[in-house]
Amino acid sequence: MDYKKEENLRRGPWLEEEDERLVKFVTLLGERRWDYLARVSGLKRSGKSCRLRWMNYLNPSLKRGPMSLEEETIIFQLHAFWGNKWSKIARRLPGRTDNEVKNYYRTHFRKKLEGQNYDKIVDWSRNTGEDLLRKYKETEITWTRTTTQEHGFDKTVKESKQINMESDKETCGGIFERESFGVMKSPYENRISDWISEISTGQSDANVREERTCSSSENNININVGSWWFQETRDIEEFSCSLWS
DNA sequence: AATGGCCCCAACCGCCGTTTC
DNA sequence: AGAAACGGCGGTTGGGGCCAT
Repeated sequence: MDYKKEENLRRGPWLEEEDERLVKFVTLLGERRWDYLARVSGLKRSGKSCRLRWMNYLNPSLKRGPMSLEEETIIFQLHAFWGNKWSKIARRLPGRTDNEVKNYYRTHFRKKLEGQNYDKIVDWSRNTGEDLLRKYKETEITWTRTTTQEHGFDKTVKESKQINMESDKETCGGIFERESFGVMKSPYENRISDWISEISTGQSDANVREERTCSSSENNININVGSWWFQETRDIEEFSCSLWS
């Protein structure tokens, strides 16, 4: 959609009422057809704006709070491998968006990089992130299909299972274990969660069917970890290879 | 208390690849 | 097959908040 042609569209910060309405319609219609969703919802926003607001702020799978040391290390290392592939990097960080990663890098790393070496920014000898990555290298990821509850209805997912080659202990999750992250929610975010819970109770069967279809897609593997989930792609093999070669 | 500078991040923009019709 | 619509991505911007002076 051409923003310049849509003179009557609202711009700038989202109002609470707009967020509430967007959450309702995304829950009802799903995360697709954003222009259509923007029209039928009555929001005077572009589809793109709606998508961005949902993806970067309202999506309940997003994690809030400061970046952990592990996340910081991952961002830094993957940026060294891939450059400004923010969405690709963000997919390695459950609950983080490309925008968030991009902003974080710009404010925390780029400035520091001026006149400094990489090893001065991240103390590799003491950094637990490196240990984490080494541990990850030593693991083998297998996939299992499970059914869990998502927003009050069944959701079939493929769940990652890491098998540590040394200890032979299994841990579930994506790249990290759940305990690696602290989830913080503001009162406003709690309200959004409440809206979603309320709406989901009356979710239509059609939407449930569609949700299941998406989850079982060959190329999109939804990984459910506790109360949140994220999308992983098949290039995890590529990730593993390039990271450790 | 006022103000100027800086930081952070939500939101916008434009481009491009993919999907749909 | 081709045009239009849609969705994703990376770069950029603007405004609010914080802090030093």
